[in-house]
Amino acid sequence: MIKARLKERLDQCFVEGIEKGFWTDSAADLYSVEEPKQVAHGDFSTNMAMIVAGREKRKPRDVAQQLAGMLSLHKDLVHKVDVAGPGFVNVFINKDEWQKVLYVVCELNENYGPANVGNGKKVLVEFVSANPTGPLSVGHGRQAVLGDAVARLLSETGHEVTREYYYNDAGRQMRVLGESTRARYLELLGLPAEFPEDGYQGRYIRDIAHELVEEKGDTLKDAPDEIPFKEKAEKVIFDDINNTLGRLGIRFDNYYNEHSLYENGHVDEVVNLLRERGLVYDQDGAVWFKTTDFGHDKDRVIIKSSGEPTYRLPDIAYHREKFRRGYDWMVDIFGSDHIATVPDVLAGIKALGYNDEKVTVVIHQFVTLMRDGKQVKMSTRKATFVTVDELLDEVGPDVVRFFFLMRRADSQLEFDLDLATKESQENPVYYVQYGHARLASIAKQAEAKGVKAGNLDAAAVHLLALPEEINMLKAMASYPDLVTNAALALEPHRLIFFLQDLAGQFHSYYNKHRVLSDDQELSRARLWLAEGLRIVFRNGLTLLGLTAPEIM
RNA sequence: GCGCCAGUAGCUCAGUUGGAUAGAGCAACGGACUUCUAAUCCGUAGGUCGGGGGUUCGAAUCCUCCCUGGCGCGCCA
Repeated sequence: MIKARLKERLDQCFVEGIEKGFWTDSAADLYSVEEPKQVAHGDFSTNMAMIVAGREKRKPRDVAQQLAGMLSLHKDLVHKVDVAGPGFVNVFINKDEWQKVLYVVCELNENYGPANVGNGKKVLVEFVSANPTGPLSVGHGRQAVLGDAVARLLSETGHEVTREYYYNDAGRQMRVLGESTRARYLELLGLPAEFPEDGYQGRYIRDIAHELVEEKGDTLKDAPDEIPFKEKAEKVIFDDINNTLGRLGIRFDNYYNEHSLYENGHVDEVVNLLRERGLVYDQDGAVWFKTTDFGHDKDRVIIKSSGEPTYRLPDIAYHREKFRRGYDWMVDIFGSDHIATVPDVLAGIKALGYNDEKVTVVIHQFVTLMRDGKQVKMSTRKATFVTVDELLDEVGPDVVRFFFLMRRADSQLEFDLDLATKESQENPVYYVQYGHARLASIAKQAEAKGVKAGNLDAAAVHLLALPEEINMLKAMASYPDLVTNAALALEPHRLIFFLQDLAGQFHSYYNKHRVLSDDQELSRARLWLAEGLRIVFRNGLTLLGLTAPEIM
């Protein structure tokens, strides 16, 4: 908020400079306000002088002097202005501006957070979208948590968010699932069974078969097809997936069945529309989509010669429906193994006359699981995968969520089970949560001692003048912008890093200075600071779906 | 062979979209509990930002060419 205010003043100075004939408007909108890494460089700095100088062939430091002269007159906000380096103008903000941040935080309390940049924009966030062929594995876990955090961030910034899970219970995968279950069922009955070559070998299939035996006895042994087995397996597995998601605190608003796109004729419509536009042709008995018209290296089959569509066609139809359902922004969270589908879907959307810029695809890289210092190789078909449920059993939802959010989606995520399962101080999630718990504890301690914080007033706030205190206030001040930017960039990890940093500042402060002391006025002031910090920790943690414990 | 993503301290990773002397955690070493919670803190050490070239006032960040790893490149999803 202070940064925005400074930017306004800077804009004023820029205009003033034009009026005074210092420079022209050639640098308009090109300069920026930054937060320097070094304290000596002030609270903020601007590169305006260098931009102006570059465009008008002048000496940057001369321009900087002119700017500094004007900016330093804004004494209500600015304490000091320096010209430094190649032409930076460094700005030191009045200390009490930082102190006043505490009013805002404490007053807004749970509402202290990002701006309403969404303005009611309707956003569809699609994620997980795993077909019900098995329990959620670690890879799905990352996607589930990432998608949920993105949805939470968007929601918090004033977007109207729908969380959607897209699935297909009619394809070949599901047939194999049914056949795998049937084979296990027959085995349990002691009957000859042929397990499909590419069947699902996980233990859960046996468990489902076992349930079937208990419920139906041997009445299904002569079933004409795998359908009753498929249906049972699908139901059990979907329940299991939803249970896992529930444990992670994730709820979907909508489950979208691919099959409905056929029933409603949307798939056929898409083919017809593309055909009308001459973007589809028949060859070798198959129907092809002319993706080369969109710059791709080759055309793609959308209906096989068998008459069955490939996955691309319903995917395109599905995204068309997203547009037709009136969403302003569609966010897809995909694993990197689905990257090939993205250009095809976008081409399809464009071909149908929709603006593909309204679709943002977040591709997350894979999770590498480390156990006993070695990488665990995983495969859904074979029994060699670690489920999200197993992780949750071992470390609980907070650690799972935190670990999955610690990294940029772009980078591969190493999930160290040895570390995550260790309930020790090495776990960064405890570090942050402990900060909150300590703050809560201070409040309780104050109450027990009869120390009253009283009203938050100027007298109290001015006592918060230590560099550590000002720095924490600065961090608190930057929280709303940070969350806003994290939301718009779809990057929850920024908030994780913010919280870790703030926790570091606070723990350090805690060890050096006492909140509650013999000095009543100072205690009062610091109690308010503690309250502000607690609010920011709590808001940040809950925004990411993490708990903010009072006691640890 | 082609496309996407990555390569930053011993390890795992940030780096505000081009800013000033590149940061954190873990691991290592040495310290701090009669005090609001030691799940904490303080100190030390650690770097050719994969490599070469280019763009400009200025590059970890942008363009280009190589190297390495991951994921794809199907009438599988």
